[in-house]
Amino acid sequence: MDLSRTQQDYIKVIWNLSQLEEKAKMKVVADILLVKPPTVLAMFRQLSKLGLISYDKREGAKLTIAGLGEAEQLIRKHRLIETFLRSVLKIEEPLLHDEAEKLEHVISDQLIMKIDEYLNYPSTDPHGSIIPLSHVGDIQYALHEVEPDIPFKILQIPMTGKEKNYCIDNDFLPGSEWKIKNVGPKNESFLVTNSEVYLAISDHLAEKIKVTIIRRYVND
Amino acid sequence: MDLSRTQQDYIKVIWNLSQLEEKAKMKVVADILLVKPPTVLAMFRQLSKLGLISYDKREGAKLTIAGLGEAEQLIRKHRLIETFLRSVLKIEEPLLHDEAEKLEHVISDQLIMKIDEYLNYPSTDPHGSIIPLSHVGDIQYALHEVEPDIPFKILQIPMTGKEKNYCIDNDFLPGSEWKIKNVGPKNESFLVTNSEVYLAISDHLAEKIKVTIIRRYVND
DNA sequence: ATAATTTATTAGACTAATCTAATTATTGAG
DNA sequence: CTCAATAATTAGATTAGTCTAATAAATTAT
Repeated sequence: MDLSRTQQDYIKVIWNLSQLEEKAKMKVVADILLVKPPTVLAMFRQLSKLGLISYDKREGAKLTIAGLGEAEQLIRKHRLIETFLRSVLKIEEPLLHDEAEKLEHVISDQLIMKIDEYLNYPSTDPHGSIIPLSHVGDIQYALHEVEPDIPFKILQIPMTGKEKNYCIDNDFLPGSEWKIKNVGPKNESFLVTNSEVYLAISDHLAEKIKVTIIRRYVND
Repeated sequence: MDLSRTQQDYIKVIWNLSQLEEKAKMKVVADILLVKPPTVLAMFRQLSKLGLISYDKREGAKLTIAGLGEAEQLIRKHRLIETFLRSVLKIEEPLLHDEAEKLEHVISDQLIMKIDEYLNYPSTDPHGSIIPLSHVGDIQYALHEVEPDIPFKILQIPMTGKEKNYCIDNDFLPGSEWKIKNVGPKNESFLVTNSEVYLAISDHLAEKIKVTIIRRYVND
């Protein structure tokens, strides 16, 4: 998804608040981004329409799985950039954070890959925070090709037809993680689970679902 | 001066065309920036108001001395960034140019100084083009403190009062380069020249004009 | 439980950068 | 020189992100 700089800023603030276990209420977000509440409301609605957050007056804004994916890519960029600026140029706070904040919006996936490579794929940033993994460039499989019990992350589902609601209702969506528990006779169906629910996926649908095998951190 | 990203883009295009000895006509600029002529016209007017360009239908847009100063700072950033990305990350064209193009708009003067330092103050970029010097952080003098025959660059003139037109008419403006030719009796006036014209500046005014001594390239 | 305070929402407006469609100027080819 | 082609300009509209002022809803303190 291609988000504007502003949209990215809101996604990041909501993510940051969620890390602090704080609700992303309008006033809070408005104060952080130095804008007024009506502005935040407009953006919350925009992001809801894009399926990146859900918003409720009481609960504040919450990232959906898709929104979380976007946030993680931004955080990944931010932390890699900080790591890079620190290790090469010895930049210190607060400049370090401020520059990363601006750079993360303009540095391409391609350049981030080079930086990641240069740094030898660090797992933490200068503050010790974990750098989320990228799924850009990961090997993609169709769901039916994955072995049972191997955890995978959904990258893409053809969201057409009657299966759509079934998928949405069960959070079987891009960004979410599942594994195959059982393969039906003649490979005609796949029983998958996210450790909360079990779903049966037809071979027909399974062939169209793009998935990536989850690389996990060593200490997982 | 704090220019928007878009304003910076226009300034750079006009600068680039001037390097190619081409007139920055509206259609040309529109084609380069992938916008329509009315958009360019609007921006030309805006930049004229800011004193960064002069625009004439026949001649196209031309950078003023102030505009040239802005352009040079942008070019400086661009070329330092390219040098840095090339030397550290071994980035190649066309990625090199594209990333520099985006980064130059967001990287602060402070970070650019660090990059310059890291690279040991290079004078050319990976394509062999000269990297313009910065005047950020240069030692500032008041005009009356400068020794005769030492070339200096004007950084700031208090543009109030009746001297204003005198300065403008004679291109005695921020960004332009001059030297003191003669000091009047009792230091009450200074005869300055830019090798085109001679101007007399009162001690009164001279005290308020901020100036920096020009560091020149070694091969100057 | 009610009033006071705080937060959320609506309605309407602004700015920067862009567009299209129509008009006016300039250039250049015969 | 005149007309056709090209370029510049005007007028008016659009979009994203923001604002203020007014109103409605929710929370908190008494």
